[in-house]
Amino acid sequence: MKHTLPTRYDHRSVEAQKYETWLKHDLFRAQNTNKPPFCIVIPPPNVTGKLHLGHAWDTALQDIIARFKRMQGYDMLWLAGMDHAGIATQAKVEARLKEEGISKYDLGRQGFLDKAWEWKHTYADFIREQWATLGLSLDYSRERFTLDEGLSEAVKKVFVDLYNEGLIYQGERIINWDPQAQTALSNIEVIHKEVEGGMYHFRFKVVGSDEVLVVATTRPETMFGDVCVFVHPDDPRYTHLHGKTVVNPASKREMPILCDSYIDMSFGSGAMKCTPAHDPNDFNLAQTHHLDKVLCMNPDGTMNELAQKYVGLDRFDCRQALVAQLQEEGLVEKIEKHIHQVGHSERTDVIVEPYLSKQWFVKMKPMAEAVLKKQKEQGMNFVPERFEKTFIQWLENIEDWCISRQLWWGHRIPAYFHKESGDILVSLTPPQDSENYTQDEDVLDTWFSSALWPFSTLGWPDTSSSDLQRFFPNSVLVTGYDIIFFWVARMAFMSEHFMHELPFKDVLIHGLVRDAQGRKMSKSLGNGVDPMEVIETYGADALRFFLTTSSSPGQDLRYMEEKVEASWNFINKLWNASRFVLMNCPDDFKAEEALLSEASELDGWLLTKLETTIKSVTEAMEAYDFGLAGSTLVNFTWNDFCSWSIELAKVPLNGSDEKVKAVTLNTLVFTLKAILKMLHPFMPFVSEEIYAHLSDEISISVSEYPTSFLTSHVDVSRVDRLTSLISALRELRLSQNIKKANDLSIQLQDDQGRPYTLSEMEADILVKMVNSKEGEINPEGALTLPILSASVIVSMHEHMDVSEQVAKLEGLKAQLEKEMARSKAMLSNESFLAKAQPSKVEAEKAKASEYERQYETILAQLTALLTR
RNA sequence: GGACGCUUAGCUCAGUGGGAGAGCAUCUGCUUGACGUGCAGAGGGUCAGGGGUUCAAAUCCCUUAGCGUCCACCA
Repeated sequence: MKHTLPTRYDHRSVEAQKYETWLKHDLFRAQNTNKPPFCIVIPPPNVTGKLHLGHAWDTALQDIIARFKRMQGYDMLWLAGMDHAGIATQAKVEARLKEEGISKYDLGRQGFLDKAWEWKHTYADFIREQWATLGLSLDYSRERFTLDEGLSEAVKKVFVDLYNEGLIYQGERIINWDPQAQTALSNIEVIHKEVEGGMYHFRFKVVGSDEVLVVATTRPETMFGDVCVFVHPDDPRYTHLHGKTVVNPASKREMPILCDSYIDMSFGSGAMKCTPAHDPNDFNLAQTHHLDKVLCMNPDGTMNELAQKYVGLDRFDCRQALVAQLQEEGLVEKIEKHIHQVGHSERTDVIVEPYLSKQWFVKMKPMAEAVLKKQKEQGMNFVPERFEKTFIQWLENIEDWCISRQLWWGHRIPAYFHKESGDILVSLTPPQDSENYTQDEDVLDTWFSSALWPFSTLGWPDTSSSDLQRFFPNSVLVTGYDIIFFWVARMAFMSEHFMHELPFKDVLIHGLVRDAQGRKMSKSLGNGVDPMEVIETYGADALRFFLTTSSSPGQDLRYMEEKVEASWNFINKLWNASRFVLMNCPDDFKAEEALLSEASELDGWLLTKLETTIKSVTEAMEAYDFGLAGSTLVNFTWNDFCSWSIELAKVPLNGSDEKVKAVTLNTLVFTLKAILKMLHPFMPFVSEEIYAHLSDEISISVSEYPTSFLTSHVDVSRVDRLTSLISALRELRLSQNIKKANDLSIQLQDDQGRPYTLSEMEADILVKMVNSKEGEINPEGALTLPILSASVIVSMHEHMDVSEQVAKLEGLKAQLEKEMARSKAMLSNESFLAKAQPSKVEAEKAKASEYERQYETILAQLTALLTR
């Protein structure tokens, strides 16, 4: 199997064609075999555009889990899918139409939907291409779309069932209205931003007296919708005004002064104007006091006829004009700067108008309570744990969910109104006498269908679906903390309600990708990074490795190109190590596990480290701690495997003993294969490429994940001593400026001061790596240095710079003194000896004696040098 | 107003009860037959401040400060 790789890792050629091959061999399809099931459903990306770095991160994490579990022997289902993304997609399609000078009304509902589907197909293809470029092991045979036929049936059934159970209702309420998109929004689609506005204090003349009542507001234009002024019943300032009326300075209409203990006497003037149709609190007051609720705006955010001469004017233009008018009329007491939180639409970013409107709602309290109860009993395991709190607190304070949207792109609400009686019929199918009914024009919030994703994608409402039985609850959900409310919580209550189980065993939460300065990536800042461009430069493997190993769970991640480059460098290192191993494999070489039993000390040393690495990597992978798994793998590969074992192995590999050669090579190949397998979930392409040279298996992705293999303890102390010796001699050469050409003569003593002799192999290694060998010591210039559980005596000839060496030893001495002091303090502490774990005490004693030994050596050497 | 996170080497971040770590950057030496995208070394930190618990605290608790995020209807 003699192969040579190109000297430089070329991600482009390595990553080409592999994905197609994987798909051709159908490696990613869950098979429903007797293997244990493991299931992840992808958080469906919106069909609005290209995937960004956040998607790359989220999906790379899932792919790591999927590939890991597949290799561990699970029947892995990673279900592909996409979201129709109601408002977002409709806005994009509308914007494109606008460029062509077409309005959606020109096309009509069906014509517009045709355009939207065209859009969907284009972007779905685009997304699939990007998934392929990222190397994601998705099961496309089960790919779903939130608006496909099956999922639409699920949505309808959920709506009808919840309606019949009284958990969905239609109501006239203050909702968040987006005047640009002209649709209602749910509470969490409103982004509160700090805005500097004004607190306007207006004079309301009291009728029948020359008194004025000062009332403050932040939204003067809503005065056209005012119906009264409220004061606190116990407010002594206003007792004499009870029952009187005031003149609304905007509309000039008379309104009563009413009392309610809701009013905060200490806020502002203690008098509050009431606009029931434009403020939720005012609406509640109006309910209890049976007041009219009048809208003073149109759905597009312009003023209606109630605003009199301002009719048709935009709400904010009206505000400005009205304030100017009232200033002229002397009705403005004062205007203060006021910083407050103002709601903006998540999608259009316009200021949301609290607006009285008839909408559909989901009654949340009972469903949320059921989830909270279940979460307490047998909850989903949040990783990191703290996000469970976020989840719980939101559910504990939940309000009813406004689910109707005044859009066309989405699931149309299955409610039919009788044309004459107005009776409502909610049904899976249109009524028989459909000519007498009109269907509700609105569609459902896009999150309504996403909320069903963990079971609707598996075949629900067909409860006999084998996928549903096998893969629900899903094993793990991977998503960002930003959509815990939007999505995780909603999936939880829908699953609990319809499946009687919470949807996931584990919920892995990650952070957000930020730019190198720590800012959120956004279109307006123009600091977004296109994952496809990164892949072009560094390859998908390097990007994936960077994304998945550069942060700890739940923390945000800064995108830093240097780090992607570092990942690339690591892959190049792996590539070249593999190249070395392959170059040494003879044509007929076949790795044999049996040879491991004949492993040399050098082999045993590496295999012991490999064993430990397999254990800790597996543990980290199972805990979803990919940063730890990654750094463990880099350490082992770069330091233990490349820097030590390969360098050490060059001696036996260049030797004449064919048997030793074969065993050494076997160890290297065995280790390399294990490394590749452990790296495969992170870097599927390059691991596949290299593995193909080492194995006849169809793909590394269907190979077995490495497990514990050492059957007996291996004594690694000689190799540890050897590496310590090599390091000490390297350092000596550098600090003493001794060229490699000048050989060094050494002698060794063990930690008892007895002579210690190197084996033939060790001696050869020492010559090759540091040009040193055991031999006569020049008593005039001998230097004794401590190494790990031994000492080396070096014959120094004329090369030694005494003052340099003294300084070096003084430094070492100081360090050891510090450690010895610490150690001594601990060991002479009765409490420590009595209370600390016995193993800690033993470890400390061992350290103390090694320190002491090294200290003695240094002290003796220093004395010798100084008296020379 | 609540809740959460962060503060560790010049930069970006790990670590989380018993010897301060990595990558990048810096400095020194090296064309060693896998790799100069590399190799071998080195320097660099009162682990934000204060208090407490403990035999022992960068690590646990309290507190202060700074930065950040989320939630929240005060006109």
